[in-house]
Amino acid sequence: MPLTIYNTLSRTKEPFQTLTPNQVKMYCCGVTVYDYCHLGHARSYIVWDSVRRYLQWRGYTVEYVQNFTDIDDKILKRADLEHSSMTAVAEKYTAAYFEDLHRLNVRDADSYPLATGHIQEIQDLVTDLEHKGFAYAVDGDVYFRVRKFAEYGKLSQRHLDDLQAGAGDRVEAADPDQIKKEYPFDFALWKAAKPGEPSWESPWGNGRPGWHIECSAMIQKQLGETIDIHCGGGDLVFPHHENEIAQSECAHDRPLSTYWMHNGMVKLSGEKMSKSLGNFITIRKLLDDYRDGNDHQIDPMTVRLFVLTAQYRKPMDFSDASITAAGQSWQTIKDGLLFGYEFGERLGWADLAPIRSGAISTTTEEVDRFRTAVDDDFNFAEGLVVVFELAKELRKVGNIITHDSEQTVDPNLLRDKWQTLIELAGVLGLEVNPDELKVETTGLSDEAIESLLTERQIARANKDFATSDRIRAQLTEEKIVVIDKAGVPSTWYRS
RNA sequence: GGCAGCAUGGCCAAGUGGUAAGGCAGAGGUCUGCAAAACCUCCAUCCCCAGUUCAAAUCUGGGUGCUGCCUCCA
Repeated sequence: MPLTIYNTLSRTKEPFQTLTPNQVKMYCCGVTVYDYCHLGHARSYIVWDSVRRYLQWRGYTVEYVQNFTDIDDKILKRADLEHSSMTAVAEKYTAAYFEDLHRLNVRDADSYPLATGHIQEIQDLVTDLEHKGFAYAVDGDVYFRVRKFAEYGKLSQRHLDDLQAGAGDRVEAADPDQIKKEYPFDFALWKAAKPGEPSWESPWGNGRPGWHIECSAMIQKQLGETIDIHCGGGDLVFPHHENEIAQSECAHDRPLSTYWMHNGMVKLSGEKMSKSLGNFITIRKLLDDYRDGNDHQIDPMTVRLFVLTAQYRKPMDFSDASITAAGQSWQTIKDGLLFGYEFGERLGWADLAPIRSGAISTTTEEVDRFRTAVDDDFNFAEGLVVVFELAKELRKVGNIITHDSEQTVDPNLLRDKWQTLIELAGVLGLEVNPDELKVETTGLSDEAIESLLTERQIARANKDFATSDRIRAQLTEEKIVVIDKAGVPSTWYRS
């Protein structure tokens, strides 16, 4: 079974075929840098990062490009608010983007083009469209002539007639630019400069690019006239992606992208999380300040897991309960991932370094199941089943070793399973730092602990359980786990 | 109002015609002074109605509810 991808264009899953064998050109719509990223952004970029990782794992060479929109009304507004400049605001939030997304283990794109870095390409494209009759200039603005493109609406499956009917009163709203247009749904390719705003010289006078045109220009420059996958949030289908198609396909007379992929929205209390609604949780707030149902901080990997348990196209709800559950699930996977680092030596493994793909001998069954699952339109949730199975198996053995020191599974098999787990989780960007095993030193020395345990042992012998329980509680407070065993002295370890 | 999509146990969620994966949480048991671990057992007929079929959560039709887009938006 080949890899299949749900294509928004056809609204069906299609077998994945690249333009050039084994090579994928992928473009993802990035953020407008005027504020911190929230969970919705996190979902989007975690999903596309995982798609990219998976394609690479499947043997494709992926060229992944993601833009930053660094010229826009909202940035200007923000600059005003922060008594700053457009450039400074854009740079500040671009830096914040990288900080936040790196924490979530989202890998960098191969390039991050900026709108302001492609003014010439944008103007060339607009000029081209103008020559071909798809664009017209009015008072320094340039608009795209939507009715000239017969396929307009093919991505979002809506027709201009419907739009017109649906828009109703809104279109007649007092937008001064509206009256300049030949047709209400024509959209701006280039906007005449307003006083005090950044602008560039152009054939139509001083001005700046419209929003949609930058992506068309940057894709052409960075990846070519036709790419394999264009992805982004589902809220971009209309009008943004629809307009990109119109611009690029009218200019080049060939498809902009073979596949269009869109991720579902993150909801909060049943409503889309968005800046305009004000109901968003930023990534940094979630990671730094939020406490889950168990009063724990949110591990960045928990966020990743949370996102990947949902089918990427479906809307998903963020709630205290769901992020708490994800945190507990992550603990299971984490235990599995740490297994080798913690017990490998005791099991006599020659080498603790994880072996990468190709070297796995006895566990191909798991790898096959994982691949079959994820090949179906990136069904990560289904793939996670295999990850959980492996993790739980290893955790179990780890617990047996910790508690009884008598485990009977073949160490080499365990090693293979562990490496399979590391590989498959890694495909999803779920990784653990072996340093996490280094316990923070508690206030108690080993000697102090032993002494308390002796005291407790005496109390237990005297059936003074109140005292023994108090000592257990005290040790638990210091993150010491005590295990009682029949006939032999109790053991302990730092959790 | 128009367009698109979704509806599975307490929560998340898989399943795309053959008799309900997995995770989290929970219950009972063995063991245990307590705790931990291990092991065993239990926990849904898939929004409603009608239809197609030997067989439907899965297909068709009609309802109901929810969401997104139609304005900046991942």
